[in-house]
Amino acid sequence: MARATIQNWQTSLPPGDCAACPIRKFAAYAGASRGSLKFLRSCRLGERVLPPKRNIYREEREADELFTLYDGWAFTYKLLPDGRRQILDFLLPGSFIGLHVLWFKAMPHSVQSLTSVSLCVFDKEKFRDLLRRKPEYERELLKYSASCQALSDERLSDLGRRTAKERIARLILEIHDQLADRGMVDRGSFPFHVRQEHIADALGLTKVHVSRTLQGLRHEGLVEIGRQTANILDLRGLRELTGFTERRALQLC
Amino acid sequence: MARATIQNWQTSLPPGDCAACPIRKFAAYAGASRGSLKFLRSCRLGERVLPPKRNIYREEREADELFTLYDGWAFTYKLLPDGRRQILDFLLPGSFIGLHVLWFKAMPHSVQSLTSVSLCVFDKEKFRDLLRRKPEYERELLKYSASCQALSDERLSDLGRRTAKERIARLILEIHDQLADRGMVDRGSFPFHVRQEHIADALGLTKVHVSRTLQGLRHEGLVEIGRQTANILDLRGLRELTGFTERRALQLC
DNA sequence: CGGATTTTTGAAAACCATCAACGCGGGTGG
DNA sequence: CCACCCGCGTTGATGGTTTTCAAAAATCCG
Repeated sequence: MARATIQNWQTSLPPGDCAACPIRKFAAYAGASRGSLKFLRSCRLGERVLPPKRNIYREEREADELFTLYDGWAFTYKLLPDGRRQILDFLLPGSFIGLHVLWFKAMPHSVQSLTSVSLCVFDKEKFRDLLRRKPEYERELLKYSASCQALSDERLSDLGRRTAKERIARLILEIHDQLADRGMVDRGSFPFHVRQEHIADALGLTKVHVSRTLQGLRHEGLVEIGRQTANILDLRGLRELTGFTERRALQLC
Repeated sequence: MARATIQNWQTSLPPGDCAACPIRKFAAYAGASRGSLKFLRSCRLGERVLPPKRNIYREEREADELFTLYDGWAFTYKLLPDGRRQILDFLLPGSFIGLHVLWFKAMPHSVQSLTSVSLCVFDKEKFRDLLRRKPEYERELLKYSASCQALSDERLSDLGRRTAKERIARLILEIHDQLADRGMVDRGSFPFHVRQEHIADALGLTKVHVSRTLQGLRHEGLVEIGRQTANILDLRGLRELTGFTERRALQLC
C-alpha cells in the first residue's frame, strides 16, 4: 500500500486547462476547436490516480463516468465464465475510455491499469450534453471510433490468420509505432509495461509459448524484451517478418 | 451470366422513400427523425444490384460511395500478402457499409457479396454534408459504431480464447439471433448463405476442420447446416455450449 | 535476505493444419 | 436428355504448432 502511494507520485497529473494539455493531440477529440475546449473542461469531474492492477470498469456493470488516459498504461479485456481472459487492446496515454457508457446499460468489457495511471474523469450526463451542444465532438469521436475499429480488425486478422511469431512481432511494432508518434522511442528502445502473460492473453496464446517465441526473436537478433522496456535491434527485419502492411489504410483524406 | 441476371431479379429493391423502408429500423440511422429522412434521401444516388462474389469495396483502394445493404448477404474481409484471408464480419440486411470512406484515404478492408445483393447507394460528399447539417445522424452512427465494436470484441474473444466448437456454435447463434430480430426464423430454421470455407476464414480455422466440427454438432443433435439453410435442433443445448453470455451488454440505457 | 511474481525448461498430449483423394449434386453444354 | 464438370463437402493419414502440466530458475520488492 505504501508502494501504491509512492507510485502515485510518480504519475503526473493533467493540467486543469484542456487547451494546455500536452497529450490532447493524441486524444479522441484532438481536432476540437480551441473555443469549445472550455465546454469539454466543464464536463470534467477532476483527475484520478490509480495504482497498477486496478479496474477502471468492470464488464457487465453500470458506470457513469468516462475517462481520458493521461499517463500510464492500461488494457481492456473480457473474461469467459471459466476464467479464460481475452485482452482486447492496450491503452496508451491519450486513449479515450468508456465510449460505451453513453448508450449501453452495462459495459461490454473491463478495463484495468497496467502501471499506475492518471485519468481525466468526465461525467456521463455532462458529456452527453457536450455532444448535443457541440456536434464537432461527435464527429471527432466517430472518426476515433472508426480508426479504433480498423486497428481492432488488424488484431482480428492476427488471431485468425497469423502465426504466433507474426502476432508477437506485430504487437511489439504496433506499440513501438504509437510510442514513436509520441516521441517516446530512443534508438529502438521504449517503455514496455506488458508482461508475457498479457501478450499471451492479447494474442490468443499461452504464456509458455510466448516465452519460447520471444526467445526465438531474441536469438534472431530482432528484439529484446526486458522487464519494463523493449529494445528493437532490427526494425527492418521485424517489419519484414510481419509482411510490411503498415497502416497505409489509416491516412486521412 | 444468364444465371446472374436471373438472380438480380430475385433481389428486391428498396423503395424510393426512406420513410417507407422496411429495413430502416435495423439500419445505422434507425433513430433518425422522420423529418430528417428527406435529407437522407437527397444523399442517395440510387440503388444497385450485384450478383454473388462481387466486390463492393477493395482493401487499400479509394472510394466515394457509401451503402446500406437492403437485401442479401455480404461480408467484410482482409487479405494477407500470401493469400490468407480473414473474414471480419458478415453483413445482413440493414448493415451500414463504408463508414471509413468518410475520413480515410483508402478502405482498411474489402467487402464482397455472398448472395446477390441490393444496395442503397450514397454519395460520400453529400453524406458528409448530411452529417454536418443533421448532427442526429452523427449520433446514430456513433452509437452504431460502438455496438459494432462490441460485437467485434466478442469475435476477438472467440478467436483468442474459444475452441473451434464454441466458435462455430456462437457464429451460428449470432446469425440466428440477428435473423430472429428480423422475423426470418421459422421454428429454428433460417436462411444461411455462408459456405464452410467462409466459416473457416471468419473463425481462424480450416475448412476441413469446420466440416468435422459441424458433423460433431450434427451428431449431437444440436444443429444442421444445409446448402442454403441452417436448422437449430436444440437451441438450449447450443447456447449452453457457448457459456450463456448472450448480448446482455448491448441493452440500451 | 525472503516471498511473491515472472520467466524459463522439459516432456507429453491435444487440437488443429496440411495434403490428397473421393463423393455428391446442381448447372452447363453437347 | 444425359454426360460432364465444377463447386462444395467429406474422409483418412500424417505432421506441426501450440497447449498442458509440472517444476526450477530468475527477478523484483519489501
